[in-house]
Amino acid sequence: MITKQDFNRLTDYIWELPTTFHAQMTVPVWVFADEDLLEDALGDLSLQQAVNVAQLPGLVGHVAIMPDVHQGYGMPIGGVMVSRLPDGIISPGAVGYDINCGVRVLASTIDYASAQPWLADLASALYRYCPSGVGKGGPLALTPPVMDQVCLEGSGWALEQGYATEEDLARTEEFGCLAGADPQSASSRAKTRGHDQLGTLGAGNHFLEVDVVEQVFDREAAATMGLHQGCLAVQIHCGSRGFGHQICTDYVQQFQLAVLQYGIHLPDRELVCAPLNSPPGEAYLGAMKAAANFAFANRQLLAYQARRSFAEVFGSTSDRSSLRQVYDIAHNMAKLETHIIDGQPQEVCVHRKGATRAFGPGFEGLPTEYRPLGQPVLVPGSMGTESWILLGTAANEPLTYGSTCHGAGRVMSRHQAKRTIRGHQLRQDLEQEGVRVRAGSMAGLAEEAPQAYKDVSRVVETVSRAGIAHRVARLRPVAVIKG
DNA sequence: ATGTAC
Repeated sequence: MITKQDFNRLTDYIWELPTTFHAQMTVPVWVFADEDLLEDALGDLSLQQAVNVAQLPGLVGHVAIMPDVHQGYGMPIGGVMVSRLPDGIISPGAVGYDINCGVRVLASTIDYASAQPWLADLASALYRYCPSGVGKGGPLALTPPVMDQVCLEGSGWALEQGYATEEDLARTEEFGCLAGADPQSASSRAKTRGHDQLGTLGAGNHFLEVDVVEQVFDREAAATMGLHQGCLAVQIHCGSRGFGHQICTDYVQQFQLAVLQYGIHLPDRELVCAPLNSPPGEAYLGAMKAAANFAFANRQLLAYQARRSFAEVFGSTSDRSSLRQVYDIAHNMAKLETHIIDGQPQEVCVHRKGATRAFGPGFEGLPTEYRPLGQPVLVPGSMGTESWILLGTAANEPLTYGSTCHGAGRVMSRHQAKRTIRGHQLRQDLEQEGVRVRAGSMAGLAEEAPQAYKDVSRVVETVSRAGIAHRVARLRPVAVIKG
């Protein structure tokens, strides 16, 4: 049992659980929250899970917990864990089942007020062209060699096929392609599950949304990003579908043996892991990168379908059909990066699970127009509520190793939400508020009700005040497509 | 999140 009294309050927004809290902890846990959000975090097992994570071997720095934290498989969703190279660990459960799940935002110059009469048609077109639902396949069935090519090239494959522009790739994390992906390390079962899922949305909290840019907080940054107050934007939230899920399943099973082989003590079986420089560790890393590239290509295909839908509704010859990419950034990944550890730059493996990379100004992996601003951070709210566009800060490096929050964060389990919320009623309520809803499953809709989530504005206010992200704009949904 | 169990 963890209580508020167990923490050292480092600042108004940082609470430290020191290593003295538990005999096996090797690094402290820092929770980024105000008093209310800390209370929320103490309401489930998420901080106990953070204490478990802090006992894994080969960690450095501290485990950072974001204000949108909630419990997950082994490691809480909304956590950052840093392991040292070359012999620190990598853990599939600390990446998440949806490898490289992330968000892409596209912006238009279409004014919401004048577009209103066509929004119902737009929602229907998007629902038609972006297949959604559990196990749902899409328009493409990739042959094994093409599947491998997608795993190796990510968005680069989509560019070759005419589904992307150069600017899309420039405005995607890692240009939409991680080097070192190894399709051979992904099982044939994973490839079979994924081969027809490129360009599909999936289910759960995944969605495609049409938003209106409701308020701009940083005028200059918003202008550079193509975000205009009162205009439409598109937000895509999804990941690597059954492909990444199967890879996680496969390696969680394989690593049961690895922990015995390498003598790793585990506080929770769900945290199975392997040394980064071991054969199983390297195999997972290669398979994880393959799934990441698949996810980048998947969001690229969905962006292509969103553009097709806009062109169909607003006319392909008009400027009004153009959707320019703002950015694409993941929130479920392990990345090899250099960070300042104990005052020295050190190469490490940063696991971000339900946490977004948020590098500050000057980062060379950004397109030149974004370099003075910092890296865009895309934070979806819960269904029917606001979403946020943020920027990374220089100040977050010693606090969160270049990371920030990823969303609202659950306060109600899926089961609890399904029990207490009626999908049909929720749909009516949303339509009443002016949000057009296209969903395959009313039970699925209920699981994603706004009541099941924290208030994203409190989460964003916390990361902003803690200095780990900077506010650019707030978006409001006007149409939502779900599985 | 997920062919919501092989």
